[in-house]
Amino acid sequence: MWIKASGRAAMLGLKKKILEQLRGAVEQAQREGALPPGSLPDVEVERPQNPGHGDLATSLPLRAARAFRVSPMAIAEAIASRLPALEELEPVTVAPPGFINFTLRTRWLQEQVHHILSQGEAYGDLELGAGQRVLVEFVSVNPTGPVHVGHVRGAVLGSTLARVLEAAGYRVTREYYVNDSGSQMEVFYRSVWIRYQQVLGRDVEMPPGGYMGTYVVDLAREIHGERGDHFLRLDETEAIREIGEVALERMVQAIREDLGLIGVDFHVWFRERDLYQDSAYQKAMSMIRNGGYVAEREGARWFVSTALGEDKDNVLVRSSGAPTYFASDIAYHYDKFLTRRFERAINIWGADHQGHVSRVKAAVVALGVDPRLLDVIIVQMVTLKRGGEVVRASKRTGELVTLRELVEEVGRDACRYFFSARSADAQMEFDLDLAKRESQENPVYYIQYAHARIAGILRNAREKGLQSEEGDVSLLNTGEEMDLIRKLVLLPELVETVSATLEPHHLAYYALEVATAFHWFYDHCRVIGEDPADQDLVRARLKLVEACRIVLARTLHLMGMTAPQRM
RNA sequence: GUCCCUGUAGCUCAACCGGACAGAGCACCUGCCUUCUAAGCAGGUGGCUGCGGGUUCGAGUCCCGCCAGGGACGCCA
Repeated sequence: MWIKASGRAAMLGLKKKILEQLRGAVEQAQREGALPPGSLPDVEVERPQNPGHGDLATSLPLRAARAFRVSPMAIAEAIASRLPALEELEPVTVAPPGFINFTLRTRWLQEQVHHILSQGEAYGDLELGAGQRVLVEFVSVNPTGPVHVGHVRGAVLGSTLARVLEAAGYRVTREYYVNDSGSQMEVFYRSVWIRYQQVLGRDVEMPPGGYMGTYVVDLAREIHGERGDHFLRLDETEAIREIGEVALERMVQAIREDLGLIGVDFHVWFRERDLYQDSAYQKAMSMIRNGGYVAEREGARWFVSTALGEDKDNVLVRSSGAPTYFASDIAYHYDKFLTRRFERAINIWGADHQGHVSRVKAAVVALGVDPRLLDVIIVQMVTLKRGGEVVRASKRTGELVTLRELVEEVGRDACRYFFSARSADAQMEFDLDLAKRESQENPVYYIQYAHARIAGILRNAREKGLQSEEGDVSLLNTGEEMDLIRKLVLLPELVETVSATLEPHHLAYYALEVATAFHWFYDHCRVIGEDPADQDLVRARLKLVEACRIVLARTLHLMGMTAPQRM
């Protein structure tokens, strides 16, 4: 019955139930005069880091001591003695200086194996998001060059987050914002045009600040290979426009393919130009103008962000008449919230965009949207290392380590693992040698190896014609088995935590913990034994192993990694 | 100069809303393969959480001040 009440995630349901009972016990104690009247601090149930303190604990008595003017231990006793017994839990205990500890019953933990098996690949799914529509916008690299290592971090973070939010019950749209207009694109188009002419033997110079990367030369050669000298026959303005179009589409296509190499894909490739064609730009501008946030001065049009608490105003339209990218961004957010009516939006930006966060939020306010609906995650820089040496990227020449090169060198899974294992707001080092080394010092293989080992056991069982349907989970009672189950039941909470904090790096640590618990189990508990008398235990352990496989595979898939059948 | 992020074991990083002895991986030392994969397991060494104050029953976590590293402060994106 409690399983039904708690829905898909039994563990989460249990936590909620304990919270309610704690509140009830306090009220009862107050009615009975064991505790003084007064309101409670926030009641929380947390996971003690020391296993000796049980599976769950609350520090409520410590928090309430001041308000109640009663010693924490006395409060703990008063509450604990009034908590109704739960079939999921051992009797609660009180521990100094004032904790109440809860320990899961063996019987309940054993049943969780069935719970996981019944959920299958959906284990970990929640209804937290209640179908809310969320836009996750990430990568959005300017289509002036290929994706390089600096962008990969945001790509991995965004796609992992999107997967987790989906698991948590949100309706997620993954979107790439293509900056296909603006002055940088003009420079790019001109760069391609110059290279194209050079391919045809014309003596022309690259413009100052032009895109010097060799990929531009390659691009020009490709275009020449397909279109010949077609563009030379046009007048220059027209030539730049036309060849620019071709180059743009090719770059977008290349970016799409490169991101595909690490399992990153998008529902929508949103074109900046559409903001102007669909009049989102005009609507957004008139909206903030009507709000009194626009001023004309020094020949330009400004967004008066100081009126919204910003340090300074920002230009919307240059004196040349060209809108800034900031103006596009306002129109883009108008489109996100007011045209497409997303209920929530998450932007993932690089550290170099950090200064834009507050002004975009100000703009959102000016559009009449609650800024809390917009989360901006800033991912810090990546330092690339090779055997302790920093690999310097030269932006001048455009010679950066590209995503493609990275994947070719270290592989997709290692790449995703290392980028998703770090919290976004810490700068990180990516050691190519470590990521690529397929040895025991690489956590990627440690985790995948656990999955492959399980797959091996299940294969073995199948070959021997062993069935687990009749397995009796109550036979699972060694320390290794219980520790493993204790890890497995955490997945739904993990999905909850990640979607609440928007910090997917917890997944990597969890995967490592599950793998550790499994390897430990594997070394101590043989699943398929020789002794025919032990067939009951074999069937029970097959169930546990399959549950573990489900959890590992799900966690790996949430991280966008593969779960290999053999290694 | 102003704003943002970071500073935790030799290295790379965790630590959920402030909680119980600060945890992993790698590196280093010692053991374990006639049994489902040793890409594994067990044990050991390793810490003034950058420094100094403060708040709190309790601080790696919150506040103030320093120091150090990175980023941002354009009519660039």
